[in-house]
Amino acid sequence: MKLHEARQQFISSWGAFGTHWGINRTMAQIHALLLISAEPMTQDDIMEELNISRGNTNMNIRELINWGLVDRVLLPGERKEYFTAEKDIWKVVKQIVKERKKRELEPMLELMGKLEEVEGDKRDKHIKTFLETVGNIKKLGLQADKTLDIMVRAEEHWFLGAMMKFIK
Amino acid sequence: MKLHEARQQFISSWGAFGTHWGINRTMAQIHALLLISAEPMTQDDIMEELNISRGNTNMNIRELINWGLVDRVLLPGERKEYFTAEKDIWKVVKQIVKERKKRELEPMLELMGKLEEVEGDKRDKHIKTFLETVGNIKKLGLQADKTLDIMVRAEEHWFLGAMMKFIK
DNA sequence: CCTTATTTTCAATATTTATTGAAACTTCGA
DNA sequence: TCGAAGTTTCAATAAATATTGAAAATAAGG
Repeated sequence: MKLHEARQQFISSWGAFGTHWGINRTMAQIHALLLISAEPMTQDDIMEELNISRGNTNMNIRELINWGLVDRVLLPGERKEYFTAEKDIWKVVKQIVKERKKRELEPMLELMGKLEEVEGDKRDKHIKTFLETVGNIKKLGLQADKTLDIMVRAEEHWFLGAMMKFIK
Repeated sequence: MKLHEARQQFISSWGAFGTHWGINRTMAQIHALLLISAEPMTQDDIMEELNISRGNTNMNIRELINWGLVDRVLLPGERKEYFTAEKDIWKVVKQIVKERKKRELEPMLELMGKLEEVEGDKRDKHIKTFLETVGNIKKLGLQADKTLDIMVRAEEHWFLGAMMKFIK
């Protein structure tokens, strides 16, 4: 397979992959493109390579910057902005985990806390089932939250090494 | 907060949560409803409770069954089908992990394997960057695959206990 | 078999989400 | 301060996805 075709496939499948994870196709594709590009790229480079409009490119680059996955780079003597992606995949994963934990897991746990205060007789079957479900979700969620916290702080060699020892 | 309101909030937020995870709102809401219901429910019960059409209900129940999150139950003397959700959240999480691993992680790793065979001079900067990215994704992906495999097989008490000891 | 209750399918439609592109804004050098 | 180069915004539009509901298929009982 030629590099050009391989790059196309990488970008397209990373895009499809993204859509299963609540990330839009374009954002994932821009990320993919930057991941496999040796040099920083401008908005125009990205627009041309992916055949997308200026507005779309701009919005998704900004979103990637918000997620901490892409950085703005200023090249000396150049007026245009250039962009690069963090190439260390472990850092990328940690960054994504960190954001989703904050955006989704934590608000969810907060809600479970509130829902545990439902009023009524705890011996009532309906209340009981409700409280059990909510309680169990909260318990597991807290556990996950702690574990992910450690992961986000960990170095790859330490975390994966320890994990490997731990799991077998 | 009254039970009725708490249930509404649980269902609605579980639905919103689902949409961030590539699961459609209705599917997540049906799952939520069954999670907090003490008794098995029929399609009509679900339709009424969530105000959704028969077709929509049916399709999403079937999808939940495919995911292994909901079971068909036949009550003696009843012609209608009833449905229940697995209430053990640890099992639910394991089931979801198992499915997504199979549907997404494994095909992705297979693709990375193919893309590693790109032809060309490995000293070329573009080839080099491409191969490094693909190689690193594959490495980390394989690691994740193994770890999730263990998790899917583990019992909650064992897994979480070990994890807690490991992380602190 | 035939009737009726129940489940499934799927084309039409509605809703949500993503994309475009032109206009507004910002920045910087002359 | 002005003009050109570059960036951002956002209303309009396109594309993707979810939902409906009625018709077709299936199953169960007599």
